[in-house]
Amino acid sequence: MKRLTISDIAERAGVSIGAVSFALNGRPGVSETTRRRILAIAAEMGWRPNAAARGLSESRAHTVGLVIARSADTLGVEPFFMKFIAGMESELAITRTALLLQVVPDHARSIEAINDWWAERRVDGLIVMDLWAEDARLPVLESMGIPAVLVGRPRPGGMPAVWSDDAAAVTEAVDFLVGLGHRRIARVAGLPALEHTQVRTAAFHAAMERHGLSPAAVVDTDYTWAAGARATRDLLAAPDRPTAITFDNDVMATAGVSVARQLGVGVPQELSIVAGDDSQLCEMVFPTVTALSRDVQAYGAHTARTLVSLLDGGSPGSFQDTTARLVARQSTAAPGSRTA
Amino acid sequence: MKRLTISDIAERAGVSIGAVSFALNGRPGVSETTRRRILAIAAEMGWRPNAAARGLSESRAHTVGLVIARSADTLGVEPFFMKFIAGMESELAITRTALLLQVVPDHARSIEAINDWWAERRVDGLIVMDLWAEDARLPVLESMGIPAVLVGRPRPGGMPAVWSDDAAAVTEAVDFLVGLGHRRIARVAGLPALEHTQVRTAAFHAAMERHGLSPAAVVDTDYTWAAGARATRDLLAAPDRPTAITFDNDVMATAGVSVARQLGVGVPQELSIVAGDDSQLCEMVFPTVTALSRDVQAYGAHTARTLVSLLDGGSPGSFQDTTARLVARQSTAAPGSRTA
DNA sequence: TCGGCGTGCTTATCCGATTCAGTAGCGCAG
DNA sequence: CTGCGCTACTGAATCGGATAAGCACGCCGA
Repeated sequence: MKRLTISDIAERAGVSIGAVSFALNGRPGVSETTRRRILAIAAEMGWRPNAAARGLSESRAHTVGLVIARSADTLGVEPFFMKFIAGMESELAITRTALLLQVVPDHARSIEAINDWWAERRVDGLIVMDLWAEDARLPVLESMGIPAVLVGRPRPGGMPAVWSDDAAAVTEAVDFLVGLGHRRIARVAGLPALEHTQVRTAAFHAAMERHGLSPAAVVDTDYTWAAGARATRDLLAAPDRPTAITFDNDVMATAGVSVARQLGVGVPQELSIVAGDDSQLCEMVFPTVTALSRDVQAYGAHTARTLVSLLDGGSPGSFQDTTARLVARQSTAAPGSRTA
Repeated sequence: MKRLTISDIAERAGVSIGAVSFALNGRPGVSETTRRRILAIAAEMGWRPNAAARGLSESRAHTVGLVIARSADTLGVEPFFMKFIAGMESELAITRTALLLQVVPDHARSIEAINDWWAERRVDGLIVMDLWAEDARLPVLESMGIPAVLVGRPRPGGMPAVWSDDAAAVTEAVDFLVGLGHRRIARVAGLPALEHTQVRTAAFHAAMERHGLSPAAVVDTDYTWAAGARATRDLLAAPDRPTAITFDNDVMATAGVSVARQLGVGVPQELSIVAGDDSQLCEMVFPTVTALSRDVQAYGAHTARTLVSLLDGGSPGSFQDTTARLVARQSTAAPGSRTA
């Protein structure tokens, strides 16, 4: 139970605590032989620096924060977050940086959490996800000078961002569907306040226009299964119903599959479905769902690496992650086709 | 950027830092008027205690840790964890305790993480999930004297546990199916090393025996969708195939639904399906899945509360959470029935 | 009038690391 | 043999709080 401190090691090695600190942190001031002796003793005794003491004298918490602003219900079924977190941690482990997590229902609460963490110096920096087009968190971060990495498009203001080309991915999906022969294509979008929803919607319109088509519909939702189901029902009830629908996440796309089947609309014979996120969920339904797929763990890892480099005093530019690629599965086919 | 410290407040209030500390921590040593003046100044300046300094002098990190030992892939689709975490945080927020999270692939790595956190005094205590029958983490926790709360059955040794009666829940599911007229019932279990898998399997056998039945089969899996699908395929291919299957989580149950449909086996007409966990997933497939449901967020909150009380010097007993209740949906019916 | 006792505050020490200003010892040039 | 410079180390201040010990003051009863 007695805590092992640097002075225990100093005593065992017969030197001062200053010497021990030099040795352990690899800085000049001790001879190579003494350094090795000290390191050996520290390792043997299983010494590890007390994070609080270290943080106090270095003015660094060696911890970063992630605030997720979503309701616990929708979070639960979104496979994205856990993968992203796991990816971040694989990178943070290298620099022995811990991850503080908070799940809150809205942005107001997330600003509170950020304020608390920063005021108490619990974190050195933050990862900001789910960026809104007008995001109330950014002015706060900027005015308080909090180092942060944005998960999303780079913005004026200099905060580094890690992003992938949503527009290109959406375009690929549209091109794919048009290539199959679809002309009436609808889009079931995510939260309209989110920046990447707006980017994707704009790209969707542009891609359709390039093919000389106009969208069958664009529906805003809140990413939930219920919203995806409802949107699908509405779209299929329309007089000139679409032959293909793209959904902004995997949860809603599977909802679409489920609703279509309940209504007796054949997937993919009468309706093709594409999901904007990929996860096991897309392979869990029948027919399996064609999706825009990318390596979410790597995405998380890149984000963490960018933040670490920012905290180390670097000025990392924004990092463009790989663009999602379309993985064709069973839910897409030529309109009116007989093959699954 | 300049940090606001307790001495800034002392200066503004014209008292010593000791007085400020007394006032802020609500302990005797200052008059009520001075206390109020100091509190007002602190609030006005937006002062918050530096977590490192506080942790150093109190020898408490005001942080608890949660190590999840699962692969990122399976974690992603398990809605359970995020809900549990959200529930924990609602409780931790009250005592201003932060949550440190680590996702690792196996127990060996999780012991490493625990060692690191404890040696560096980053956490005051831990939540331990996914208990194995023989769990390598427990002797480590015990020998190092790390305060911990187990999520699972209480064990000899005195660590408080928060649990719910898995045996009763499984029994309810079996009774329900037998009540519908099923006699050939199979069980697709989770990881066999997990304690609650063993408890449930034992309860399953006992409940079947009580009805004078013997299980059609008990299959061990790793909780993944693929394992659930494979188990279902195997069970349906058997000569005397079951008329009902209980699955240990929602992911596998939905896999079962999907496989049955692909094989042309009607659910629930020819096969009834019950999920051992409930989540939106169960309502996302068609037919919707009958499940053993409980309030996972409350479960997380109770766990956090127990840990906080333990850290405050209390000796909380183990807490038995509410037993999961069976929520009947479309995936269950009398064997050979024609109604959905 | 003095001792005794709270009350209300200050001062000093501690937590466990980092870090900087010294300093002892030694080799070597002048 | 003096002094300079270098290496290898020591001692002490510092980070920002918590807290125990100390002290001045006023009030009370004897």
